[in-house]
Amino acid sequence: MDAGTVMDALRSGGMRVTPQRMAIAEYMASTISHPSAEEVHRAVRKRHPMVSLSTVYKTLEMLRDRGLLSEIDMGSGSRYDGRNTAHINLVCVQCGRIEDLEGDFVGDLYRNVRESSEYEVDGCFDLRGLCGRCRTNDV
Amino acid sequence: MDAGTVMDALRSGGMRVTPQRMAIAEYMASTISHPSAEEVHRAVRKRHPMVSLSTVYKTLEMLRDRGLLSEIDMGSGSRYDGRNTAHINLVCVQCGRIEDLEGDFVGDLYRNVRESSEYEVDGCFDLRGLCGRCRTNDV
DNA sequence: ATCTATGCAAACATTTTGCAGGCTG
DNA sequence: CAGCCTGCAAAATGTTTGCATAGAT
Repeated sequence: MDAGTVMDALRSGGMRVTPQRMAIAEYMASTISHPSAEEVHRAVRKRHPMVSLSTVYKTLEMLRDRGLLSEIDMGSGSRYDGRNTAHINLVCVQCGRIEDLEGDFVGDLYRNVRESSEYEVDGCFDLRGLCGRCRTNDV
Repeated sequence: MDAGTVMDALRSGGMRVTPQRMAIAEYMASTISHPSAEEVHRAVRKRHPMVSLSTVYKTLEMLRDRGLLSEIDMGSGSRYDGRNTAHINLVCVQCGRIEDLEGDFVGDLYRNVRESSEYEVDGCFDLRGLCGRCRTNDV
């Protein structure tokens, strides 16, 4: 995800480009983590104190609806993913960590899903389980 | 998902078998839909009026933690899936419908994920998109 | 100048929690 | 008959909404 590209996409979609939106897009482009709305808010506020949580929610929703990022629904609360390449999100049900998984098979996966259903799929696959760390420390 | 099997699993795990738990397990075994906690509560109450929503939540969580069902996180609220075979949940972001997708490739998918990550994955894949109906009526 | 986007606070929906009492094993 | 499970109500959480104002085009 590139912040400039996002802004261009907004402009050409008739949306307004505001400092708040730029700040949020820049942050989402800069991180490889999968932050919650609250985390986005905290991070963005460091440089731009005048951004409200409400605006963070509205902006993230807007970016998601335009396909510029995807939303990962956790047990409670969502996490946001600025990546736009096909991948799988491995969600640890214990510690909440989210890890990206790529591989040749992921592209095939999307193809298979499109061929065998009526759905127009986008975003990324979510799969829950136990991460390596929790698996070791725990069981 | 078979209610008897679930009860056996509980017993052998040191959990108590109560009428409430049986009712919930029976309902989850009987439906092919992906109900919310509220829907489970409503359905179970028809035959067993003495089941509280709180208990439904606690029981569904417990069954999920023991791998007897899986939880699908939607934008707001979760949905529960009594199936325990490998499959993909196609979630329509517009109408909320959830459709199961099976196919030869799904088994390979789990294998690929296990081989290329440290995660111990269970449950099912979630993938969001637009279902055929919403795609037609809408765009 | 227009009209969208913002920020605040209150509303909202869903889920979780604390506790007294009931029931399973 | 010990202690887990239940039901109730209240709290907590995360998200959305309404509205007046600021600000982008």
